[in-house]
Amino acid sequence: MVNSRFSVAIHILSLIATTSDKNQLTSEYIAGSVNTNPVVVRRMIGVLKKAGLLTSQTGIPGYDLLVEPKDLTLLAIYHAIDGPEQLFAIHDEPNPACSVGQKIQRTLEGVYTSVWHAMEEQLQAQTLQDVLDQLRK
Amino acid sequence: MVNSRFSVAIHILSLIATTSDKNQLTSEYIAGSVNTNPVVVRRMIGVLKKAGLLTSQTGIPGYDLLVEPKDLTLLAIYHAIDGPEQLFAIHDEPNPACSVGQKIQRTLEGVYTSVWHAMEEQLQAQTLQDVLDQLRK
DNA sequence: CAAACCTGTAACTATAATAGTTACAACAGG
DNA sequence: CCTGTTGTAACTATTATAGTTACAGGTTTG
Repeated sequence: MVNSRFSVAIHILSLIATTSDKNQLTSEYIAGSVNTNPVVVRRMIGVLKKAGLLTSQTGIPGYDLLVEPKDLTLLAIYHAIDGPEQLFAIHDEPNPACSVGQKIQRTLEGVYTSVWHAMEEQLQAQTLQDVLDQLRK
Repeated sequence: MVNSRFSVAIHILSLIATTSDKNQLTSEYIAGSVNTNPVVVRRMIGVLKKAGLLTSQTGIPGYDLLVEPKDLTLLAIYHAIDGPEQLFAIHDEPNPACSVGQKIQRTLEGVYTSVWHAMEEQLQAQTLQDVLDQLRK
């Protein structure tokens, strides 16, 4: 299983999108909702900021989305947090003297790429707005 | 990224399917092709054996597949090695007092399930025989 | 301007998953 | 009986992730 960074990023972005009171929207408040440490939140927000998804200012509470929720796909969020581009690792340096070892890496790459594309399609099809709609239900 | 156990399992099964000389097919030989330790190979083979994919006997070199490569889907192999049933972790215990924290887990489960199914379909569509064909090319 | 509060980061620690290694019991076959 | 093999347990090493402490620097407000 991949880490929970993706889940935390979506949680944070959902809070920013739905919280109107800026003074309430501190890293400590967000951490309280996510159930983690404020530094973990600020660290993650730093990543999302670098990716151009939101903005903030040192010393001033609150964050602003730079992309409309309906235009923000989950795939874009995934890329923002620099999630791994492959789901499965391929073992290093199989024996090139063996007919299987020689070609297994390229073969597995093909298999895993097809799996990866299927996953990308699903993430591309859903936006932050879809998540917000689910949360409101 | 998930671990390389899946890749190693496919590599091992490919070797068993294509190596006719049983006396050659020792855990040490397989380890040489995979580039790992013989114990890692025997450990993985133990898992595949428990799942009913192959058979072997203590003291006697060689392994036998119990399923025809054309009938062995990559998904079955994935299940055999007890791969994780979800790709992304969901953070623990978000704050139930917060409207987002209260529903985020269920919402993310829905998102991740759709991604998971897409992945399963891809793995179901490919068999060990497909891998063997790729290796032969 | 001083105190209180915030963001941004670096650095360290804790935990867990994975892989690699050593060791040895049990079995087979010459 | 000796050599080689499988099957496992137990330990170590490595790495990724998350959590924590500490502090620099900006903002706001009395």
